[in-house]
This record gives sequence, C-alpha cells and structure tokens, in this order.
Amino acid sequence: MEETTKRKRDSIINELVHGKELANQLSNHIILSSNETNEFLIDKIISTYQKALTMLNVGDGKMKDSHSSFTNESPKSEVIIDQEFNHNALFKKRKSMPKWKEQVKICTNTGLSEGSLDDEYSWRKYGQKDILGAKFSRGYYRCTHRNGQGCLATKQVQRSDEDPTIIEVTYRGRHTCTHSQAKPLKREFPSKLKLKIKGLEKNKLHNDIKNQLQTKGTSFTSKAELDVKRKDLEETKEDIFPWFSFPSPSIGSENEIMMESNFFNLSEYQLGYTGLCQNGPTSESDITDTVSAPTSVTNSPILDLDILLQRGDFDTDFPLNTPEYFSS
DNA sequence: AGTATTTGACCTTA
DNA sequence: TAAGGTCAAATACT
Repeated sequence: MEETTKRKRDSIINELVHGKELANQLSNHIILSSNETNEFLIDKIISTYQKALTMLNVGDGKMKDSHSSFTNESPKSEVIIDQEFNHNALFKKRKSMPKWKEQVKICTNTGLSEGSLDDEYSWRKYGQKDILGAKFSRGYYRCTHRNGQGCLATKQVQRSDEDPTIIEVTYRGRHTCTHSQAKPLKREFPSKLKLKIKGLEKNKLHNDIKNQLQTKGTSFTSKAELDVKRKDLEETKEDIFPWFSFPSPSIGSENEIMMESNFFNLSEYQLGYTGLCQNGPTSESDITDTVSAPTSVTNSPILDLDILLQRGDFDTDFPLNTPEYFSS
C-alpha cells in the first residue's frame, strides 16, 4: 500500500474513533434524561461508527490491523450480527416508546378517510390489518420523515366499533423531525383544504359570504370542532399537543378535554376551518352545537376579512365552510 | 419519474 | 401458536 493512502486511511480511522467516543460520551449524558428516541438515535450513530470501523477492519474502534484494510475481506459475520442486534433493539425501543390514545369525532357527512385526519404532522401509511373482533381494520402510519430525519413517531388509526364517527388514534413515539416542529400552529391559517373559487371576483365573494352568514345568524364556527376525548396513558397534555395551548382543566371531567377549532374569528363573522368536515354545518343542531360550544379559546387571532382579501391571502384559496364555494 | 398506498409475507410478542 | 405490528414488492397516483 502506498504511504499516502495509508496515512489517509489512518486519519479516517482516527476521525471515526474520535466520533464514536464523542457519541458514547453524549450517550452517557443524555441517557439520564431517558428520552427513548434520543437513545435510539445515539445508538444508531454509535452503530454507524462501529460499522464503518468494522468495515475498515478496525474492530471496536481500535486499530487492529493496518495492513489488511481497504481489501474486500470485510467481516461479514460481524456486520450481520450487528444488523440483527439493531433489529431486535429497534423492536425493544419501539415497545418502550411513549404511547397515548385519542378519540377524534368526525362529522358524518364527510367522506374523508381516517388517514386524512389532520394532526399537523405528515404521515405515511405502511400497513393495514384486520383486527380480531373489530369491525374496521386498523391503519398503521409512520412519520414521513422517518428516513430523512430518523423520526420514529408512528400512529395507529382505527374506527370505533360502537360509534363509526369516532376514530381512535394511538400515537407512539415523539416526533424528532424538524419539519414537524416548524409546521404552523394548529390555529394558524390552514393550508390543507384549499378552496377553489372559479369565476368569482373578490367583491362578489365578500358580499356573498356576508349575505349567507347574516342569513344563517350572527355567527357560526365550522363543525370543525374536534371532540378530542383524550385518554392519557402515559403522557401529559403538553407532551401530546406541544403546539396547542390547552384551556383550563375545568372544562370537561375525568381528564376529558373538549377542543374547539374555531381557528380564528373575523370581525364581522366567525369563520372556521376543518380538515375533517368539508360541508360546514348542515343542520340546525350542528350550528347550535357549535355556537354553544365552550368559547374557551381566547387566543385566536382576530382578523378582518377585508384586510385578508386585500392582502390577497384568499385570492383563490378560502377555507370557508360554505358549501357553495367548495369545488368538490 | 417520483411518491404514496396496498397487501401478502414475515417477525415479535404474549 | 395466534394476533398484532412491520416490511417491502407491487401497484396506483400525480
């Protein structure tokens, strides 16, 4: 082997060994905080270093044989054992991950599927199973950023047997992806249900909205309010909805929390949005329910429709629950 | 073509 | 050993 190649190789090995040592030190520090996801990621980092060193035939971070490296004699058995170890470790980690359950009530007139429930994270379906004794199959979802950012959050979605309008969602693991952290708060202006307004000028739209809302009454919010009856298993409120500021615990009882999703109020009319219900209130009871729902959300931003229209925010996308404006 | 979903097979757990 | 959970190839969608 040439002298320069040997020197290069040695410095690579030194870097890898150093990196692994640092990861080990980090592990010892973080392990005290018992964050399972962090632990898992650290394990992965260390194992990556270990694999690289093993492939260089360096063994446990120590330079064993500086002569047989860069050959094709990779210690396959070690790698296989390592992979098996990681596989088992992965299952153990998953088992010990924090887990909690929510029940989300959806409106009956929506054709949206369980998977389209908008909880502000992006999920990718990876499986579906028929569950013994259950009428509806269970869907398995993982965070979209699992591969890119190693986010291990998963959720299981299943329609309730007793009440098909209730979706039971079981979350497992916290999101570690930066994407989800950066996503807008639930109460900010939604982007998902885009309203396609064809051939309507802003002013006409504005007037139409006014007229319709005045006809229906002074105000309404969408039927978007999610009855989130949360059953804590292991988590605190803040852990489950880190983006959401919960109202005082006086609402509801037995740890049940009613969430209302009238995301924002417009000065003349209250408009709501939902990722669950596209058709808005369809009956008197819907409206009544909505109006009588606890108006505990006081931190909703107050926006004026005129300003929003002038700003062009709703040029073509306007999240009203007014059926006439939905294209689908 | 790239991304998401479906679905049968495989793996783990109780 | 059966049921639940995950993988990954095939398929669908955009």
